[in-house]
Amino acid sequence: MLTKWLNLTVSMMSTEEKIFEAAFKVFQSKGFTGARMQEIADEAGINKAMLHYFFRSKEKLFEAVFLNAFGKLAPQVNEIFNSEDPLFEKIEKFVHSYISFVIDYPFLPQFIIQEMNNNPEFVAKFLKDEKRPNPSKLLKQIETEIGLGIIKPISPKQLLLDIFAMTAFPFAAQNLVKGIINISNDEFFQLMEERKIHISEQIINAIKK
Amino acid sequence: MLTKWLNLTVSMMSTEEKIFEAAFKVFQSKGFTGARMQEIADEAGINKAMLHYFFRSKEKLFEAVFLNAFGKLAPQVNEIFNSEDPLFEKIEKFVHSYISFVIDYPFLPQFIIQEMNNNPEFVAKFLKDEKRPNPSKLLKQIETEIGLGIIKPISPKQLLLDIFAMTAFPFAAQNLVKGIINISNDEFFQLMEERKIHISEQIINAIKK
DNA sequence: TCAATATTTAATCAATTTGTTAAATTTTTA
DNA sequence: TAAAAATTTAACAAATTGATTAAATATTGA
Repeated sequence: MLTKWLNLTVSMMSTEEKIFEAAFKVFQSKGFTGARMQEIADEAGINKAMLHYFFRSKEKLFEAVFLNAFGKLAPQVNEIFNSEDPLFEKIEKFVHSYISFVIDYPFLPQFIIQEMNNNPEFVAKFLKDEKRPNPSKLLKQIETEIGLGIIKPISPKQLLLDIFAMTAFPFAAQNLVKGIINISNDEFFQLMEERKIHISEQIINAIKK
Repeated sequence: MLTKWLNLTVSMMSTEEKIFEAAFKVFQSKGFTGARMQEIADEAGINKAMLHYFFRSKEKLFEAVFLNAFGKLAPQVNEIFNSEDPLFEKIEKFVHSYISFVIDYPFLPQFIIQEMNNNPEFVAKFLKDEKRPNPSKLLKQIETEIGLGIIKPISPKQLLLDIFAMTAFPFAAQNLVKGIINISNDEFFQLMEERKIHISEQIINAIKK
């Protein structure tokens, strides 16, 4: 987004950009059904009619925001998953890159998961997209490395789930986590920083021979 | 709930029970803002006015459903966390019990996490409840077992997060998971069955000395 | 410049949705 | 049994909310 590049202030953004960023913010915290067009307009500091002028409808605006959000994550996941690196290195790179990214967009995981569950018709739409996360190469690699005796026999899908779960869950369940283990926002992000190393260690310890 | 005890059919449930179960169902799949009072009434097979007759408002109805949902999970988590079992046994019991339970209520984790994020004011309300998940004893136990040389040095909070993440994430992100690793609903539940053993193995392998 | 085009606003519409009410029906109980 | 209480219904009120419109203002290009 242009504003990220040039660090522009709100006043220099185009109205369309202001709407988009406001919508991103509101949709993330309220979800599609919870979000209000008026709140997005207020957040953007413009008249509500502008939302429809630029994006036609709430659905269209949401779609733009959601696909953009998902499009931020998927490519870098794929780049790592489809590289020629050995498995352990891929795990380290994925965890590090995912957590670094999501620390900047802390509500993105929950947003994606939530809308994925509430609007299942949406799922189909971009699972066809070639940018979608595609773990098939990684799954084969896991089998190969088992065959080579590098790692213990293990279900590749379970391992993939482990990796996603360990990295994404704390962000997705952010408020629950903070409440249950009783930590502040700062402590949470400190914990997530540490987690970049922790997760790789845990998983590699568990599967290495 | 009475219907669980006696396995009664819908027609034998009291109206209040019918409403409650219908609300549980609709709130889970649509979330608070997405749920419609009319849809709950239809699902329960009663007149919409009954919802207000028994529960006054959508908020009250939701609160009843949400606290009940959370109340299903928390006590058994606490029972395991606060027992006198050694750590490895606790991990095995927790994972097994949590997954078994959640297989019967597959949308409960996503529901709780979602409403926790969307209605933060709700969080406070039952984090005071003595029934809330309280991991303090478990956290101390982890430190103790590290001191005794049973497990490797590790951050207790990270380990706790690992356990929650590995068990809860696949359910919370159900539709995303199914889409990305490309499996059917049946295959998903098969995978979750296998996961009861897999998770304990992974975690224990990672931390045992 | 000035006409054409794009942007913006305020007011309002139309549909949806939560909530109410008064009357009818059923159930309870004295 | 019959009065009292609880339950249920249909109709409607009130509020919310996504969307439209027509007019005003600003911008652009010939």
